[in-house]
Amino acid sequence: MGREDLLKPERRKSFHVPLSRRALPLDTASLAHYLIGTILVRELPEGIVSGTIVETEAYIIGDAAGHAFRGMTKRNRSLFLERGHAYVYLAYGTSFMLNVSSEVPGVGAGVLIRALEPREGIPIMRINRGIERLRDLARGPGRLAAALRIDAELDGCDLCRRGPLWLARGDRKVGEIGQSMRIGISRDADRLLRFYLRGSPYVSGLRSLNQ
DNA sequence: AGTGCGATTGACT
DNA sequence: GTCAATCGCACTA
Repeated sequence: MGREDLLKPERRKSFHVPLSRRALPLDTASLAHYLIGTILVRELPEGIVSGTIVETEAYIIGDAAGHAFRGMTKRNRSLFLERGHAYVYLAYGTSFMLNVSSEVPGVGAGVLIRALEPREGIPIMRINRGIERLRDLARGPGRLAAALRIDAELDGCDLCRRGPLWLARGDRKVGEIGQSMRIGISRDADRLLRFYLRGSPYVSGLRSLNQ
């Protein structure tokens, strides 16, 4: 390790600590709350891209709005993996969405990652997104997937181990976490299963849902 | 085989 | 504020 690395710990790959699977709450809604303030790390050939998770949604067991509601299919099988695995799917034929599987093996449920506060690799994110504005780089589930170049190839990967995509412990105090209805769904829409960092400009959704 | 509909986004009136 | 893009899946026949 060079002197540069010692002086700038944030540039070291080893700076971030993967989340321990044992530490992940076993309940989907609890996991959605827990993930606020943790760090999503993407390893690309050009370098590390990462962001602090500021918004999530829980799709709990038996949820009529969840993709696992009608049982396992080719697309949603990753939702049934042990908690801490990636479920990536294409929404509207245009945007990839990243979920974290959330229950015991064989039970389908997950947490949708909806927004990040950009952290490392911001120039790479700007190229991936084709825009400049920092606030919009990863504000929205499809946008964050594009910023981190997340696609179906990452479906099923273990997010509790270093690799192409993984989750790391947050290193700052997490602010107040708000709760609201989930965005963009019709069934079971009234349940308060969306979690967000109150006051963060990097959170998506209507202003009325962010108070 | 055909139809309808999304856990969205970006462009446009 | 409206709306099209574009694809996988559920559902019907």
